[in-house]
Amino acid sequence: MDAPPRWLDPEEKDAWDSFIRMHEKLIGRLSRRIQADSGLSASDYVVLVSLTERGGGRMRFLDLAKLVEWEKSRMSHQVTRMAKRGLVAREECPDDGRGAFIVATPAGHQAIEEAAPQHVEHVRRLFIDALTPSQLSTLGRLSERVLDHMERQPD
Amino acid sequence: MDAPPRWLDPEEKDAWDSFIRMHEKLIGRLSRRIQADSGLSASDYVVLVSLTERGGGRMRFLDLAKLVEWEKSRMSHQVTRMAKRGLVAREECPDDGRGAFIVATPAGHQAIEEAAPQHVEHVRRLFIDALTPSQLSTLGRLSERVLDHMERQPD
DNA sequence: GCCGTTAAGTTGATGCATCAACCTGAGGGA
DNA sequence: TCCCTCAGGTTGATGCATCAACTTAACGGC
Repeated sequence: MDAPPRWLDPEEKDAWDSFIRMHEKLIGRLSRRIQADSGLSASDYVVLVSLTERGGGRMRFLDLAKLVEWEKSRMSHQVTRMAKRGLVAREECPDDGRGAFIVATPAGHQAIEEAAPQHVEHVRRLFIDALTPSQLSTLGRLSERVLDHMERQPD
Repeated sequence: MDAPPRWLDPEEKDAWDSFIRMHEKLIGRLSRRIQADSGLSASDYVVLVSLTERGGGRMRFLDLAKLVEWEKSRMSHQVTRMAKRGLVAREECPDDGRGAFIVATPAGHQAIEEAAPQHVEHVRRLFIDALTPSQLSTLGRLSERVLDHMERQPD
């Protein structure tokens, strides 16, 4: 125990740093844009997209949470805030007394329909357009690879 | 105006989704580890590393903020919290009455010296080890490319 | 039918991120 | 010297993320 730490060598460190910096900058800019353009936070956006695209506007609470890979507590708080702003509503579930449906309200549908095209445009402009199709697919494959690797790692 | 949105085609969408999912998962796991291992938040870690590695443990407030590319307000809040926990201290600046130095306390030095090797180990285990050296350097280059592209884009 | 266990979801506390407004001291004319 | 502007930094409000503790209803065994 207490083996000497295997520090990153310069190439590794450069790659790691660029990767982190890039992602942070990209996400920062995208979420500020989406907020400024549409008044939705990045989290609002994720919830509304999932709800409308994959659930037709109505989904069981935990299904939604699993779909976006959030903890239930995070989703619960998020839904509370969104409900307060009229973007979604909670509905009782007839066949499970504990359960809840989350439903996108008309205002929610409208918000996401307005926000989505703009968001996609920014993703394209800031990210997709930076790379050739082949570079993009390489990046996608490398990401998959890291994902797979993480699945096999403890915690 | 209102040109039809250029939605992402399936390859683009897959690449984008993998990329986002990967990063989110990676960062989530790393920051939970660092927190559990050392009691430092990811932000604490960034501040302490920058302060000790690049400033010898003492740096002007705004230099620090610029170094890590944070807004001054974010840094100010962060420093306040860290000062409360004894990791850093504020010191007056003799030649600029408005200015402040941020200094890592002994506890701050110790905390980062303990946390850094573990953190690097996790970065290695979860990320670096997932890729061959050549894949890693490809990922680094693609990240640089996206970064450069973003620099040239408005906001 | 009762009971322990597990599933579904909420709640409160705390720390982090962002925005806008603010305060104070430095530097530079007129 | 006075005033204007700007740089350096703080503060308060609000929303988001995470953890732990809690409530309530469903399910399975007996």
